[in-house]
Amino acid sequence: MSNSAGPRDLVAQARENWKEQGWADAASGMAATTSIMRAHQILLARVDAQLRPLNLTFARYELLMLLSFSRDGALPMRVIGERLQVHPTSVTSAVDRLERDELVARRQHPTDRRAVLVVLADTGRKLAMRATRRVNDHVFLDLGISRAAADELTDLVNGLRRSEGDF
Amino acid sequence: MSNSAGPRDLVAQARENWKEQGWADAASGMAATTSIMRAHQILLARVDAQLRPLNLTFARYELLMLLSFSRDGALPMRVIGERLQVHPTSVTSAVDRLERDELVARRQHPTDRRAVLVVLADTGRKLAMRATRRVNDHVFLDLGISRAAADELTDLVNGLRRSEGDF
DNA sequence: AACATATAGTTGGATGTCCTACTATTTGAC
DNA sequence: GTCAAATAGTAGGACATCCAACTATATGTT
Repeated sequence: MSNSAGPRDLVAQARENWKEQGWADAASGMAATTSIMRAHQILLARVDAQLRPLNLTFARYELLMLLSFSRDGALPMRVIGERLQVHPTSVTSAVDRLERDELVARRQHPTDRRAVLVVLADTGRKLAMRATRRVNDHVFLDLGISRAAADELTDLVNGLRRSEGDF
Repeated sequence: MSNSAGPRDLVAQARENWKEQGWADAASGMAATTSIMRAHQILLARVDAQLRPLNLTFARYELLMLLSFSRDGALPMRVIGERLQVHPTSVTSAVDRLERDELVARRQHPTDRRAVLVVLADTGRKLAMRATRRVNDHVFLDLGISRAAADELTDLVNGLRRSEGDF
């Protein structure tokens, strides 16, 4: 029963279904999880739309920014994976494509012959700056919620990250 | 500099970098976006870990649940895409795999010969129930934040979804 | 020194998501 | 009624993510 003035809201709809099935205890967690999935989809689409003209994706943009903020504009693959919290193979994949576009280069690690240093190229640094301007101006500057709300969101996610051992 | 007592928190670190570069205006949006990305990764991993033994993923689980809550246990592809808010080709892909595992079946639409009805099989309905128990018990029941915090999170995301025209 | 164990990356495979065509069918305007 | 335009799905391709397995190199224990 929920189609009178019918919530067009899928999350609210799911929450009602959960309650009706006797899973009310899990409803908040389900709703929050579903909401995060949707939020992810929305924000990723907005960012990627800004990066597409530059032949970048959010994953590769993040990697470029990580390098550009690093002391030497270079980091080992392993460190990149740690910082971005992605699987080593995801780093391999992203670096492959960045290297293909000559935005970064793989170099030998000075002391550990197993390791690979990823070095930011000038073109990569410049592109990262251009990308940042686009993303800042067209996405981050106004998410469609107040800045206070955005900060609250970040705070709430911090709780989740804490439970995952992020810090 | 920011490596004294050094925030191990990547999001906080990024926010500092943003401020140092004179992008303070965009810092909240950047932090919230990055937080959502991480939250998505964490929750998806938790859910998928519970679903993997059942040979399911969150995407396919959602589709099964959508069908199981539908009046006839059957919906056209188009409606599925609308409800789950994913691209038509994503629906094709998910239904392909569910059909491969005989959890759903494709049927002709009674009146529109372009359309395809996806029908939930008994095995699919049973598996969805088992999956729900696992996900409820091991993920949704306790996200690692309070139930109030989860609800706040859902509320804040509602603001974002509103700005995207979700309702 | 020598060998077992751990670490760094890559390769190959499965999935999911989106985009761009392309086919089949239905709708709507004239 | 006819034909253009819209709609429903699918195929093929690019990317991202993870997992499992494998190679190469480093470490540490005896």
